[in-house]
Amino acid sequence: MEYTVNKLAQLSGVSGRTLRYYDQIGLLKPARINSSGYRIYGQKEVDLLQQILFYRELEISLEEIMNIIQDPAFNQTDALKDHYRKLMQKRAHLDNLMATVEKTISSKEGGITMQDKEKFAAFKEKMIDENEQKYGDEVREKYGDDTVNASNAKLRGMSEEAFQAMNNLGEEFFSLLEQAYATGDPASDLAQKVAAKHKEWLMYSWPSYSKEAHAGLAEMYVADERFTAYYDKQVKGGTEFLRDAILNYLGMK
Amino acid sequence: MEYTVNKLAQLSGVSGRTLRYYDQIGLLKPARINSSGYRIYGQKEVDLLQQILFYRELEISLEEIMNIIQDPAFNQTDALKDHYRKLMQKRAHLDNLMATVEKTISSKEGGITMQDKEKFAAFKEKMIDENEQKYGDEVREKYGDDTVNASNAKLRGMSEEAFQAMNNLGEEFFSLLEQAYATGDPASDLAQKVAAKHKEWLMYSWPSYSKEAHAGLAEMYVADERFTAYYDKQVKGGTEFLRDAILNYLGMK
DNA sequence: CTTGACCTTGACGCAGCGTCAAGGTTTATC
DNA sequence: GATAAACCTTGACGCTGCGTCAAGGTCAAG
Repeated sequence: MEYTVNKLAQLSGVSGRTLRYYDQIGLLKPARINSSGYRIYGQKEVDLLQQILFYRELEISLEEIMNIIQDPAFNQTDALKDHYRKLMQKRAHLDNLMATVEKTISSKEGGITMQDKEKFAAFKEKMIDENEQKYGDEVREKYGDDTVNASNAKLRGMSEEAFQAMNNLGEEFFSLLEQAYATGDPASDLAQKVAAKHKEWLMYSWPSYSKEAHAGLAEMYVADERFTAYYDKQVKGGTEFLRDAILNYLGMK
Repeated sequence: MEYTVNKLAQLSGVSGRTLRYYDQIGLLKPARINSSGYRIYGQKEVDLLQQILFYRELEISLEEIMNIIQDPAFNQTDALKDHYRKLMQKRAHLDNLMATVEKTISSKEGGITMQDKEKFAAFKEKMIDENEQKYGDEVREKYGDDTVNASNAKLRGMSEEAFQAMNNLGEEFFSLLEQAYATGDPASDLAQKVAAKHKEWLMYSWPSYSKEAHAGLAEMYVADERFTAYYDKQVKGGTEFLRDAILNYLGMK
C-alpha cells in the first residue's frame, strides 16, 4: 500500500504541510520520489509516523523525537522520565497561576482596589516562584537526593495495578467522606474510617509515613484554597471536616 | 524619576529588547522621546509595566493584555475568568499527558521490548483510524453504527492490564503462527490452535463475535497490503496461511 | 580628543506549522 | 483529444515574544 502526501495526511490526521515539513527537517522522509517528484510513502513510513505522533502528543519536541526514533542507542526511558519531570514542573507552575488568578478574581469581586491588590499579587507570585526554585534544592540538601529521588521513583515506578488500586481507594475515600460528613461528627466511627482510608491512600505516594506529616497535610488542606476547592467540590465543606477527622484519628485534638 | 530603556529594564527585570518591542506593538509607549531619539519613561510607565508584567506572568497574551489595560470598558474580571478556564483545561491536558507518560515508562520498565510495545500501540491506533477511514463506511453499513462505535470505544478504553494481556496474547499468537506455518498445513492441529488464539485475541477488541465477521476479517487481511505487510513481517507468507487456518477452524472451507 | 558605555533602527532566528502563490501532473469528463 | 478539476511541487511570508548580532549615533569620563 502506497500513499501520496495527502493520502497519508488523511490517514493519519495530520496536514500535508506537516508531512512536507517533517520531510524537510529530516524527521520523516518518504520511501521514494516518483518520476514527477511526488512523495510516495510506504508501510514503514506509516508505522514511523504513528510513533512520531505518539511522542508528539506527549508534547515532546520534534528534535527530541528525532533522537528517540533515529538513534537506537538513545535511552528512551530516560528521555521519557526527563520529560515527565518537565511536565510536573509545568503543572506546578500552572497550579500557581491558577491560584493567583483565583485570588485576583475574588479580590476584584470583593471590591479591593485593583492597583493595590495586583501589586500585592505580583509580589506574591514572584515569591512563590522563587521559593519553588529554592525549595527543590533545599529539600534535596536537607533530606538528601536519595529521599527525593526515592519519592519520585516510587511515584513513577508505580505499576498500573498499584495505580488502579490507588484510584479505587480514592473513590472509596470520597464516598466514605460523604457519608461521614452527613453524621456531622469528626469523631464518629465513620469519620475515623475516613481518616484511616486517607492514610492508606497517602501511603501510595509517600515514601514514608509519620503522624506529624499527616497532621501537617490536613492543616495545609484547609489553608490552601486549591485543596479546599478540590475537596469541597466533592463534598461541600468537607475539607475542614476531613482535617478534624484526621486530627482526631491521630489523637491530636 | 525618569528612566532610559536599560534603566527601566534593570529596574523591572525585563530586557531592553522587550521594552522596545512593547513600544513597537504599542503596548507600552515611553513618556517622551528626547532630542537624541532616546526613549524616556516616567513613573506612570513604571506602574503600567508592572501591571503588564503581572498579566504576562499569568500567561495572558500581549494582545489580550492590551485589551485589558487600554480599554477601561473592558471587563477585566470576565477576562480573568475566561483565562482561568483556559488554565484549567491546560492542566487537565497535562494530567492526561503525565498519565500516558507514566504508563509508557512503567510498561517499558516492565521489560516489554520497546519495539513490540510501540508497534502494538501504533497498531492499535491504526486499527481505529485506518479502519474508520477505509472501512468505516462499509462496516458501518454492514454492522451498524452502534457496533463500530462500541468497538472503537472498547479499544480506546481498554485498561493497561487488559492491553498488557492482549499484548501477551499477541506474542503467543505470533509464536504459534510461526510454528504452525512450519508444518505447512492450515488444517493441522497447530494451525487450529493458531486460529483459536486469533479469535481469543480478537475478542479483546471486538464488542461481539461472529464466525462470519471473523472469516471476513481473515479475507481482508489478505486483501489489504497493510495487513499482509504486518503479518508477513513476523512470519513470511503468514497472512494467507492464517486466513486458511481461520477458514478451516470456522469450518468454512 | 579618544575611549567606552549606552542609545538608535533594522533584520534574522527560534518552533511548528497555516496559508497563499505560481506552476507542473494526473484523472475524469465531454 | 481538449479541457477542466483535482492533486502534486517548491518558495516564501506570517504567527509569538522576544534574543541576538550589526551598523551607526550620543554622551560622560579620562
